[in-house]
Amino acid sequence: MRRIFASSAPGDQGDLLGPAAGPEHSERDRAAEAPAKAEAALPSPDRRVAVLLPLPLREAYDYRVPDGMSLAPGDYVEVPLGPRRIIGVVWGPGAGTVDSGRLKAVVRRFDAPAMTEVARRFVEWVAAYTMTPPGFVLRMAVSVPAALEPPKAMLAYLLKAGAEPPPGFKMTDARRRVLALLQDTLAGGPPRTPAELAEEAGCGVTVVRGVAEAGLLEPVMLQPTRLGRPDWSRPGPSLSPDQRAAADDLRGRVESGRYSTVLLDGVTGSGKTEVYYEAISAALEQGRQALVLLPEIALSAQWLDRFARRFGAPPAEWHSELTGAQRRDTWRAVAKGEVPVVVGARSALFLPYPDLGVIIVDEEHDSAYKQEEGAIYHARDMAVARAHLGGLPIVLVSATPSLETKVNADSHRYARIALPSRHGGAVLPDVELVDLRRDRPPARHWLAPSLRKALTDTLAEGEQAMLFLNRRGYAPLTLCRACGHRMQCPNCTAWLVEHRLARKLQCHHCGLQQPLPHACPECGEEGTMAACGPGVERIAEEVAELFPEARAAIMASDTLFGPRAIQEMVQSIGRHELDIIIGTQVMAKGHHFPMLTLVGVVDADLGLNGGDLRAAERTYQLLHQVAGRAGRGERPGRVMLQTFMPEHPVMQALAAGDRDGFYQLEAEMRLEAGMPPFGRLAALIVSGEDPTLVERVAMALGRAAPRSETVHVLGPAPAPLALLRGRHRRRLLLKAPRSASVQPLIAEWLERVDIPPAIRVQIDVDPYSFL
DNA sequence: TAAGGGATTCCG
DNA sequence: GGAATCCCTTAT
Repeated sequence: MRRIFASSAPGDQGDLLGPAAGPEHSERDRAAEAPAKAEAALPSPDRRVAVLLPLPLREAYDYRVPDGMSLAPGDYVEVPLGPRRIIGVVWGPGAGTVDSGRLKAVVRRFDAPAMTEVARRFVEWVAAYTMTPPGFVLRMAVSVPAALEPPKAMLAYLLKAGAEPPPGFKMTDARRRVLALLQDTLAGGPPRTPAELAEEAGCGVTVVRGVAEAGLLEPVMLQPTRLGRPDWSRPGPSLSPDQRAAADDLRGRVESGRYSTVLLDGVTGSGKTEVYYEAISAALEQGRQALVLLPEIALSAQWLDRFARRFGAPPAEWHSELTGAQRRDTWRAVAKGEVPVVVGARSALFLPYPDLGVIIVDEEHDSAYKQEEGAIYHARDMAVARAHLGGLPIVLVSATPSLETKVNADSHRYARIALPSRHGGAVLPDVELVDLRRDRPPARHWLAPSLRKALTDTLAEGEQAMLFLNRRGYAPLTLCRACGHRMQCPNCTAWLVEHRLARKLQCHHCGLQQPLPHACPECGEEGTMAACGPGVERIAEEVAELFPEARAAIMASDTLFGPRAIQEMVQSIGRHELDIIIGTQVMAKGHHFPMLTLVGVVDADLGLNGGDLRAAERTYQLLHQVAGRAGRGERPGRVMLQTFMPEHPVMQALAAGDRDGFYQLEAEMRLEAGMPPFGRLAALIVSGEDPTLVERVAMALGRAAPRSETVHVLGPAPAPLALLRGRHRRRLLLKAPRSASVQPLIAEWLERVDIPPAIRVQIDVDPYSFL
């Protein structure tokens, strides 16, 4: 029933970063450092250990250690739980709260490097900070149980010396080729796997099998090995004086082997990546590992190629697209210390690094770092905590830092390294505002005359243009012209989005799909359903109408499947096989197109509505990044933002190129309102299928809320998506001073309210999005 | 009265 | 998280 596990609440996000307030550790944790001795002292029948299981349990469970087994904290073990067996991690000496008679014995210890103490403390720290059960956090760290089993040896073949084909063996061409390929193995050449042989010989694996069954080959079992290690002695590219100074600073931090957080602050094209490569290189020279976090979507082939060019070998990747086998191999290789560099999405934080030497968080402002489901955490903040626990430097990289990070850098809690200019002399694009109130597109069209003219000019110059609209599909809303009925998702508070190419209406929140209705489901009139507003598909339609000769394509997450498709599209743009690209956020990230000189933002106001705390900040960051796509080559770029509010500070700052002015204004407004990063927020999301029960529990929480001079609770209010995947949601928002520790407050608060099992209360410490 | 199934409990 | 059990409903 209780969902609270905040045994040791850490300091607040800002303060954990200073040396003063590291995360606290429980007594048990400290005891865990030397449990082997403690256990040895215990009489043999009572040898027990606490094993943390990757389940949302309240605490670690005790198990008996069988005779002859020796266990230390961090060991991965298999234990019985009820009727099944699961994998857990030895967390310390047994707590002794359960009778010896009820204890079950540990089944076995896995022959894998133990989870390090830092990793265990990190699990506890994240659990306490986010108020999730430690086991739930552990689940992220043991996400690949199969990796603990010893790797399967691979079958490979050598040529068997002196073997004669048996009677009846037909020596076909394919068989001859296989045997010829293996000739070198008689002289010490490497054994080849069936798949490799088939590939090289241009035949099927059945041919190889046939030759092997004839007794002509000598089977050997190969242990899979890692190939390619970065050659960090290879010199990097020549750096500008600014870059050199920045790189030397980072190198010094890595070599010091102490915790520090640095903001690496520089505009698009200033060469930030080359600079942080030097930090990676320094960690590798010390024989330690490096972790680079990227927003999932930015983990592109382009990034990986660039890394491989610099270091001579690709890094290990960690993201949601990996197959089970890749996941298993990577996890295992990381645990064994065979992987010097990991590049991954937020979950890469929980890989079993034996000795991490530096963490880089690229695009640190990106909201994709906020995990919104399961354990709710912000990977950037957790990465800082990880660096602090492990005593290593962390580099936060951005052209448009989050306000949190900016303020921390301004107050010298973080160090700052600024890279002022565009490396290689490329010029920043010129940003113009298109006032849609005056410069109006024709009815049912979305490109203003001035933008149309710019497109025409760009195409005439033989250059490329990009139109950005962060909205997938054809139209965000479909309504009936006869009765006004709007097509809404039955499970979510959201309109159904028309996808004309797929001939479907889709809910972007729960994935519901239905065919486009011919008649209005409300009034039954036929042919009255009308598309309202634009999505990228509709902009593509307008482009086709205006420039029938131009080669145009849509680039959105649902039109490109997987990194490969994105890579192909990116290459195709690079080869100038396209003139106009119409894209959503997927194309805003990191790609570099030398011939792209015009960027048109169809609806710059899109993110500003909805009363989100970070709406202005996020819009600024996104549009800044989009603008950075223009003119990165020799040619100057031009950016046009279509807006109904050109006077808005975000638009003014973008047009004037006044980044710091925008941050200052935004910071003043937050300070005034006591909002993050100057105050702290935590959200309780109450959800359930029964709206009246949800409301009742939310009201009860509201009545029991902690209130004081400095702590306020707002709500309950309908959560921004009041209905999501069939669950009704209400939200309470706790607002406290920056110095307050909100976890104990929330823990006590929830103790006072009885929460029925049909209701879920999610805690979001430092909520990011309000949607 | 047994079979279903939804909620609840417990796992060491 | 998931299996087992508890308890209520309903069909026979």
